[in-house]
Amino acid sequence: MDSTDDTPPASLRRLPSWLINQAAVHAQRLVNDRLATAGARRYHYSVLSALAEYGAMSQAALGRHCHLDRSDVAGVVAELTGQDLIDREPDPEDRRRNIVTITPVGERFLAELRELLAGAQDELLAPLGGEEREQLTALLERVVGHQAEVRGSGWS
Amino acid sequence: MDSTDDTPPASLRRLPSWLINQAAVHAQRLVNDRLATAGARRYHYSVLSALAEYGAMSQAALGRHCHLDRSDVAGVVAELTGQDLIDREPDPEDRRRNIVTITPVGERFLAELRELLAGAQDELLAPLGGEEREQLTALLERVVGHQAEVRGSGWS
DNA sequence: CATATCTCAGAGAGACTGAAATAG
DNA sequence: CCTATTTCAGTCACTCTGAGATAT
Repeated sequence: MDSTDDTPPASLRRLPSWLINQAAVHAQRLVNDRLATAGARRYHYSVLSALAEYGAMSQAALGRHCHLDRSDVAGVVAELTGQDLIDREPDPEDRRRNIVTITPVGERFLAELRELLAGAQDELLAPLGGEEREQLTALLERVVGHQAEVRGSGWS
Repeated sequence: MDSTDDTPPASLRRLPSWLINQAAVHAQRLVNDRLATAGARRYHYSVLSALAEYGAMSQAALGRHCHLDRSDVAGVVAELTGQDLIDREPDPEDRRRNIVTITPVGERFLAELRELLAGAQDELLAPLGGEEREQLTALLERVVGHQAEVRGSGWS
């Protein structure tokens, strides 16, 4: 009895939300495993890359750009500050805010994370060719962009 | 200052694993909100639809088909049994096993869940046309199928 | 003795909520 | 007075691990 048939029923195999979720499970495992080798998690990469790309900003702005909750940003910023990967200073022009800046060490760390992530993408998308990866990315970009628009303030 | 620009940085916006994850966040919210109106969760749908499609099977087989952990199957099966949506009986031929069967009530409940899910897919994929939805589904099916093959016993 | 199944207890990260303190 | 930001405490579903009991 080779009862190791794990074919999902068509009701799941053809259900977009199920497929997206399964893909996310695998994606997160691959990404987390690699980031863990550098002592990082996904939120850390999000925050560092937003700072590198847009420059200094408040925690609230970070949350909006990365689709992170205010309270999770506070935690990640505290962790990254403790490793000197970012700086956090009160905004002189609006003292409610913390202005967060990436440090040179943070930039180098980010470059390291980028390489780890590139490997994960490649393993995740192994069965797809270059053009198919582009297609998938473009389709998901539209889905995510639409949802962000519908609930919250719209990414273009 | 309309500081409500929440455009994600390109390092996220073009990262497949991030897009997949964001899509999953939205997908789960839409699906969970709808399933909750029927008092169900995603695992409940997975188990019921596998039983409807393949007929009675053990909990271990359910887990393999639905990509659910053995211990989560135990919990869901207990919940569904309590609502008379499934039956659970010891297997006379292998007394380690529970043979799980969907009841007529379960079948009707499943039909209800299917309609709720169809609405969620439609809302999730709103920006895509019919052919694009097919493309996305096909691409994800290959990604998920490949990952299942690589780790675990392969769905063809 | 090794393997498979079921069950429970719990860990761990991720997404999110509520409330308080502070500032505009 | 109302809104925005930061922070903390805590919730919740989901994924997964370990261990024990039972059976093959």
